[in-house]
Amino acid sequence: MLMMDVKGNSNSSSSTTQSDEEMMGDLRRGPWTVEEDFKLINYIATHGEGRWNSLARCAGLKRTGKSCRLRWLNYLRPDVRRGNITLEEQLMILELHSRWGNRWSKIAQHLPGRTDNEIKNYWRTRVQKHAKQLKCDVNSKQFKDTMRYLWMPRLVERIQAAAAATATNTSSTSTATVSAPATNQHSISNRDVGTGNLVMAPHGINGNDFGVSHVTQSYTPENSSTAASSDSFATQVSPVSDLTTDYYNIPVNRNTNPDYFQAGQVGYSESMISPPGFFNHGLDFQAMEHSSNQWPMDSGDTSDNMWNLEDIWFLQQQLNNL
DNA sequence: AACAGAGCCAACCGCAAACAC
DNA sequence: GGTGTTTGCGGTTGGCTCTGT
Repeated sequence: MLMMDVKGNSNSSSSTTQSDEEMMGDLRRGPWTVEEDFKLINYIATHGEGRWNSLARCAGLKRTGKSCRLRWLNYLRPDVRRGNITLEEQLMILELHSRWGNRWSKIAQHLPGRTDNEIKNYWRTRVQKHAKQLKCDVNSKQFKDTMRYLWMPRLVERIQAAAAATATNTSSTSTATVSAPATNQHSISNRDVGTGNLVMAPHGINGNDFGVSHVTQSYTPENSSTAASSDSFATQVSPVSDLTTDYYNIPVNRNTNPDYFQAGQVGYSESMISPPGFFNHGLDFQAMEHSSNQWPMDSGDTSDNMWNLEDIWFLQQQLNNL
């Protein structure tokens, strides 16, 4: 589906700088059209990115430089990765957020193809939702502990389970079916599936329309993380990852530099062990979660079904006891 | 079928740091 | 060093889609 209408295009932005308005005159705002995307992509392909205000003017776009930059970085860039946040990415986000807080751009640097905006949205919509369900503040120690000692280990388990399932499946087949997200309203088919090269045509213009429901591609480790349509493996897990190993055996990252964190290099073995008495009020959480029959591994769920109502009730009791 | 509410995400806003002159 | 401009970041919002009634 293409969103061709542009609303509220003549209001000058209060945050737009004076120079912006002087340069731009009648500015467009709101959703980008296919034509605008096309102009921006082609201009950057020819002249490169940067100098966004002059870029916007020279490309014939009635947009602010900021708007062009944002559109490029968050949407049109060839290496932008779209679709569901994978389990590994969720784990990475939780871990990095626990280190750095709302430093979205910094977190995004460790998640190739993901934008700060996307991670921020993920955090606000998914993680904060869980905090709300637990009736605690997302920045509270209780919630942070819950993430660290319950949510993250659970993610690790799911990753391990999915990796084991993948290993079993790939021993008999090497083809994966990829579902594109239904909400990919207006995307640009900006990569050639075979080559990964930039394709200079907005989504819906050329024939490689990956916004449609299903794409089947040959699945190899080489293309698993970069191909345009690899973005939405439902509950996908990359075939090769340090996280697929037993996390209790992963060497602990002892580097004290808070900035030290390499993608795929995670040491959870100590950080995820519950402090004494944290969840030992006579309940076996692991037994409970296994008996509650959640986490359908191939249901397309990512995090929303992480906890069922019993889990939430239980967690609330635990939090109240702290 | 129609409506309401929730969820989601692209885009905007305001600010500050970095940069250019 | 001062000033204006550009860039980048994090917070917020508006509107579309989905889901339940």
